[in-house]
Amino acid sequence: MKKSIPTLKAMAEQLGLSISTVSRALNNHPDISSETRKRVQALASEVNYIPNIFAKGFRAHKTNILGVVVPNITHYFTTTLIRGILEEASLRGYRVIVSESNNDVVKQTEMLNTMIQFGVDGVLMSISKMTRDIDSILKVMHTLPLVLLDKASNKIPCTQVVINEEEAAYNAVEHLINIGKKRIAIIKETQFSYNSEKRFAGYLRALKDYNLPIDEKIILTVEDISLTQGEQMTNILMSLKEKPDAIFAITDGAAIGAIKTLKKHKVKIPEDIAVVGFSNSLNSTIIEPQLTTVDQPGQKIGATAVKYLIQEIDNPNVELINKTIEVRSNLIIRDSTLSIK
Amino acid sequence: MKKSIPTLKAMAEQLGLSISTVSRALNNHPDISSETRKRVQALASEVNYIPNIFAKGFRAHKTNILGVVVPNITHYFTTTLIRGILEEASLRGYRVIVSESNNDVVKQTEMLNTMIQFGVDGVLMSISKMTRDIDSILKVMHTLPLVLLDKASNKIPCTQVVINEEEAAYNAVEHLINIGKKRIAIIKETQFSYNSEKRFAGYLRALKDYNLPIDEKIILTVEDISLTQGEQMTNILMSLKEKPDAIFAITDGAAIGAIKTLKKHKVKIPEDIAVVGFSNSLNSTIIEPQLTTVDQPGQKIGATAVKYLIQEIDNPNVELINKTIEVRSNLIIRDSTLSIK
DNA sequence: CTGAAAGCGCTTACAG
DNA sequence: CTGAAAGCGCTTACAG
Repeated sequence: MKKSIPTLKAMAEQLGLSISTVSRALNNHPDISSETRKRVQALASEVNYIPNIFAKGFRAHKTNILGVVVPNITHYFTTTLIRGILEEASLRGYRVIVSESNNDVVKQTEMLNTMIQFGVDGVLMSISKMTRDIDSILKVMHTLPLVLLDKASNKIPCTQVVINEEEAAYNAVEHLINIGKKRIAIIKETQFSYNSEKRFAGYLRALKDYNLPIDEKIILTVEDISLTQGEQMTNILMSLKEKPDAIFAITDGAAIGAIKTLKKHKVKIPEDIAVVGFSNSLNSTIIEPQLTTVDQPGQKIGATAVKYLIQEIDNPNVELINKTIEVRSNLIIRDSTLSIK
Repeated sequence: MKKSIPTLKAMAEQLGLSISTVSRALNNHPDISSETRKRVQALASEVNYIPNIFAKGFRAHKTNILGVVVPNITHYFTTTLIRGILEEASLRGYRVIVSESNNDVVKQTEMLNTMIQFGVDGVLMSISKMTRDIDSILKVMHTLPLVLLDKASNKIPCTQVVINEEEAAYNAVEHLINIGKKRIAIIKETQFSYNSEKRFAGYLRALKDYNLPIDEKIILTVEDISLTQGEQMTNILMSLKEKPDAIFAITDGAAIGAIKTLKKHKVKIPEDIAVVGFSNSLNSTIIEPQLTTVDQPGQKIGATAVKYLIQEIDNPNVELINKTIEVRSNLIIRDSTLSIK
């Protein structure tokens, strides 16, 4: 029931030409007479000839496919990364195989291996939280160009495209200080989360620069940050004798959990306690008050990562430079920090 | 700098065997002596041999890759579809190429063509809104197995995996009637949106079954439904002499826009006007009051679609049955319709 | 039990 | 200007 897909051979027979000539005619090789070229191209469009890119790539050891591994595809920010990747890849004639690691290190390695098996030309990866064992990733790098994006790692010597995490967090905390906050809590993750560590560093630097004390009691660390964790941590903060006057949650989810809990406690936001999140997720404008947060240009990060990856694919013998490219993010100020007088 | 990838030929030379023997040994062919088999397999795992799936697939006219085309990858529901697709595909040894049509019919056709060019074994698609020209899709069907999911079309003769749109909408409206609502507005899209039409049909059937009048003035149709459109349509509803006592928005976004607008008008939700959405998006529990909505099992739909697609791939000559498979969805009742006494 | 050879669809250096 | 041939990595019917 399926029609047979047209091939060079079939067209060559039909036209009484050799396969080579047909191939050259379609690729606009200068040797071919314009008459032959026209005949071939006419037939090609008539039968809707589409070159088999694998036969092509198989010869050239190239599939024009990029592999993408992300921890969780349902996160809005991740989808913006992917959109950027798809667009840029498409412009450059690449397709994209996507897979999820579910923040599972074993699965992450598995995914990398199938990527190799499927012959991708390079891999883009946001690494899973809790990736302590770098070996499997290093192995991939010996076989294939690899670029990390968003969730990166200082320990892996490859090109990384990230946002200015530390600076963005610094700016967020500085904003809280500027609106008069002096006791700023943070809800963060453990040291195995790249993003969390960077944001925490920005938080610490801002407090130091403005001579604010660092108080362990309002530095809350959770294993796997979420809205629920934001609620729980905020309850802990509300039970303190010395309550904070601001909360910097390193994800929007946790920040929204914080806002929900503060509202239950009848705390005025931002007058009593201001809240800042991170990501500019869709939810951040649904919650009331709307959330001040850091907008991360996911699409740009994705597109940039593709550019660097293809550069490495096209120049396999150039010694790698392994830059870390920081894409700028912006603080979006909304009602959760800005009291409208 | 990149290591050469091990091949059968390289291993054959190293072991002093023929390529055929090495191939058979790795595939556990019964002819091979267990000693040879062991030697080969030992070397294979030592050099970390990974078969080139394209050389393999190229021979068998099979790439073990599925193509996915969705209108918009950033929609949460779409990511759950994709997650289901990725999981099921992975279990069955397939990889997935993803692409976005951005609800652009031309781009959708382009994507389908590159899918063919990249030699996918089959395609899963959520069709773009406003797809009036079916020809390009029918063409694909002659070349490749195609299964539609979620956003389908009665006009395309292929297997379709959808939710029970009509019934779900009926149940949602029935729920509004059960809590005492009698003048139920609907915010929907034009007739070129498959989902909208089905949901509208369910709305009409419920009103008829319960002998409620159908009033064109509270049936609002927009081109491209969104939160903003939900706000605008709700403003229109609030300007009517005879206001509705409930709003059924065919997406959560529009429902949330409705709630935001109703709150501005100081309307009590659900006492004065109840609101129901559709999708159970993440936002639906962030908005206050929390939104009653229809939960769509995206992951299951995705996984189911993969099963049917692979079935077609494996049985190319069986005459297609072109079933429409309906996956059940559930109404999730929350504060926007249920007054807690 | 093992090997030589053909072939999947394409490109390209080599002839003519 | 055109064609015959090799080769990309693999599997498999055919020999032996």
